[in-house]
Amino acid sequence: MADSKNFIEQIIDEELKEGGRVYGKKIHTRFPPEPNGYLHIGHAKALEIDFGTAEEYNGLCNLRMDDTNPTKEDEEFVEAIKEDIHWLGHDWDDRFFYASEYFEKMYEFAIELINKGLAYVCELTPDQMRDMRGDTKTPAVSPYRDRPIEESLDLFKRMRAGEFEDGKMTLRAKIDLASGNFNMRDPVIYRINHLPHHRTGTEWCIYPMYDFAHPIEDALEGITHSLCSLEFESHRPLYDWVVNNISVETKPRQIEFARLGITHTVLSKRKLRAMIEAGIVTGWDDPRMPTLCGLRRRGYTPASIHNFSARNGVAKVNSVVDFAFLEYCLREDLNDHAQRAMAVLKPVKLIIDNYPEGSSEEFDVENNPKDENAGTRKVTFSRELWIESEDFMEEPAPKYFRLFPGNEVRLKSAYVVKCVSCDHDADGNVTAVHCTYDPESRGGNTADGRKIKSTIHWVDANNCVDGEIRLYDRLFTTEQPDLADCNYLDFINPDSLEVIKGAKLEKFLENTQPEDRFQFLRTGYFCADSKDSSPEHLVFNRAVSLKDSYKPE
RNA sequence: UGCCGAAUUGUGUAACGGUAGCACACCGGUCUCUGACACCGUUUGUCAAGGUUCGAAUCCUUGUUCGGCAGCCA
Repeated sequence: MADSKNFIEQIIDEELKEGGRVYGKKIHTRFPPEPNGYLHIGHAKALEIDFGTAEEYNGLCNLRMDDTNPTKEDEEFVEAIKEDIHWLGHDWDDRFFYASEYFEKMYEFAIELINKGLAYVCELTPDQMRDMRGDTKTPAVSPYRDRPIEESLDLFKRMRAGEFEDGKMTLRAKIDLASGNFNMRDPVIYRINHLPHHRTGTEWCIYPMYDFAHPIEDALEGITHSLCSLEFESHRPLYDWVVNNISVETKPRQIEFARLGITHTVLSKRKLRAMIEAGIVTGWDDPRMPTLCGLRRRGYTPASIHNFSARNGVAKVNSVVDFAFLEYCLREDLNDHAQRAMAVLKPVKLIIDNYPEGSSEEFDVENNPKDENAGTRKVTFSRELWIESEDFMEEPAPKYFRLFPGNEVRLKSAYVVKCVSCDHDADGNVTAVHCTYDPESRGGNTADGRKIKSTIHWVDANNCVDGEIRLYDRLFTTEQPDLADCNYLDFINPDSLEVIKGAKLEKFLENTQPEDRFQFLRTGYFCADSKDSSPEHLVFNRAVSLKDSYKPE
């Protein structure tokens, strides 16, 4: 009851019972990305299901590049994909494969099918084939269907030998031209493509189609459960047809699950690429991107993504999960583990009128109240500090209980101060806030026990470092920019990035390393940018803000 | 309209013939040296109509709605 099984696990449980299909066997899955783009948060769900299910049953999961189409794939994505998966904490030991490793075997299986009278070489052009596909009431047609086996054999060998140009002919499975399932209307299983492949070079000029290749890849690797997304559901009969008609020892089972959608973003590679090309984002790893490398650069942790994926559940209805849930999972993880620091994003000077000029002192500040072992650090304090401009209002709004003339607040871990006045420039902007401090409140507690409603963060103006802060917002202004009847580019959020140059940071942050994560008190969780941050020029990305229940007016 | 699949609160899911539960979001409150975290609470749901049954989200029938397939993509 604690954690109920999803429908895939229920199926596996059944099959594992005595007499079941995989009784006594080790559960074996695979994650088969096509190396033509970067992994995104949607893949994290597939990773969770493929690797996670294997782990749960103490089984194995292979990583396999599904590289059967040389026009789309490239080696450049392979390493990035491996890195992202490792980053998430999954591993495949020595079971890393390319579908292209099986090209020779696939070819032999194709010959087997021809010999069994279950495949034939068809000379229809792509246009002709489409025209002869038929419709819901009319069966498809191929004039080459009853070609003698010997002839198909000869032609198929010559296809491989490179005698024919692209598109000239195909190898088709002989199944059912009248099937209501169009995937079964004698699907093409080999096409000619005179293009070098990123792995096999010019060795081949014919390439197997997914529907033929995938079940073979699974069968050859001893995969017991081939878990894939819903759009392959109507391909399952073909998957089964292939494994049942070729000579393989194990017959894997395909089970489909719903893809993950997420609000306020798009996940199609095409659309993500278009946003890069349009300059809306800076690249695949732009911190606003839903790619794994983008989320990583933004400050997301593997644990947060893992929890998100695991808690979304597995079903057969396509779902769109609220982005807020992903954010929740990040806060949850970082709240427990992130080092705290004080950083003033939009500074205004606070001058303590009754604090001795030129003097200074140190306070101990907790590194993480959620972690007893995190210890404390020293923070210096002097007459002039930086505070958040939002933490002062000359004329306070209702229910505002931070700094305003006459009000007391606590400076985190330091003193209680009382606001007395503020300075303005010629335009009326506040240039400095004046206050007095209560010397008896050293450390933050009042001597007379009076309650201080608000505690604000601060930075010593005489001992701090400057930094650049990048604040991010949703990429799209609407929950589902992906909906069919609209153009997603119309909903780009023009304010998805705000750059703050002159933030004032606690001194120790100057030693920050790329990808270090912090909670900046009261403003959110931040991550040192992996590309742009250096000790000379600190750059922090806000991964997610803290929740804020203060609502003006 | 051929074939396949799916419908449980705003969102995502659980309940497998026996009290419709959980998480996020929302709203309200308690607590607080982070208006965070934590804790407590309110509101909101079984697509529809029939049927079987002592009892139906669950089984049956019909209907409705939504998604997928009809690339020499995966």
